[in-house]
Amino acid sequence: MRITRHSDYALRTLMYLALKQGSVVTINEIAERYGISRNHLTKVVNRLHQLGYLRATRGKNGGLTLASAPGQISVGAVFRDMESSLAVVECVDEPGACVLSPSCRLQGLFNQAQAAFLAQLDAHTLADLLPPETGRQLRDLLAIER
Amino acid sequence: MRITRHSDYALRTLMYLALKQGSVVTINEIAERYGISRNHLTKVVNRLHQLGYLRATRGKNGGLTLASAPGQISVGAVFRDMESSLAVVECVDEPGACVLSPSCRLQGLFNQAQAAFLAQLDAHTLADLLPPETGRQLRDLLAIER
DNA sequence: CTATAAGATGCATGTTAAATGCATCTTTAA
DNA sequence: TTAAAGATGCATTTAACATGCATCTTATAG
Repeated sequence: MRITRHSDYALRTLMYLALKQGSVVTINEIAERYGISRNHLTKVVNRLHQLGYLRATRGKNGGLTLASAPGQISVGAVFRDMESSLAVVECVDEPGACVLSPSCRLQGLFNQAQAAFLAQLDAHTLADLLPPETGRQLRDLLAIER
Repeated sequence: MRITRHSDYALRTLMYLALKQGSVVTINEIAERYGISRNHLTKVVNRLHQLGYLRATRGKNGGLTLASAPGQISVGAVFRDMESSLAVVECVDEPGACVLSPSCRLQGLFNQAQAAFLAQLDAHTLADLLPPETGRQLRDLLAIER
């Protein structure tokens, strides 16, 4: 039971931007601080841009900024947008994957469980992840001076 | 966001046994009816046996039976036992995977969401998945005569 | 007592999605 | 016009998962 790094990197990127609100941040900076692949992060950022979560400026002195206030960005929304497939089990997506499908209650149960998972994420915004004291600690960990 | 086939096969196997309570069922039969790999299923069955969910008899006329009543078998318990890793994100397992870990609230949120997921599964037993009418339909789909 | 049918087990291989790397293009400002 | 930034497409690697194969063990029928 694992989610992809897309969602993880996406949320961490948005957190980084939120921690540095007011400045423009480059992909290189984020990749370095987190110690992750620049290439992969580029794609995640790109997708976040297309989805409208952040603003990206090309060229010299370019970089990224949050497109909305942290309190307006739902963790659940980001997750749904970034996770490639939301199907917990194969049979939910692919008709014919299991003979039981037409009457299977297990599918329904998995869907219910997933809904409960998403409901928790939906109940929180970026801002909830970054209360003042936590924000200070995270800036220290990321060596962000303000 | 996907779970492994271990859990899926395990639950489907237990459902099959529950639908055929009173008879002994072979791995071959289950694999054929579901159209899945006999080898893989063998390993799943083996694990279910070790965990005490089913009884296995070797040799001629051998086979499998449920070890307890369907109402006693929790879907959540089977899931926890069969899923190889319960960590939703890498950073929950592996210390040092992310610099934020010491103060990260995202981890906590993912743990909460996972708990909500598991709570749904915990609230149901095999018996809930197989009420009488559903049982009849599933037996038809599996070509189980009684 | 032996043939056969069942589960058990370990090792090897295949498969697939995810992650990463590389090269190149586009945009923008100094 | 050059350098710094994001954008994009293709190739490659990786790792988890799934599957296959061979062999062993156990038990029962005859």
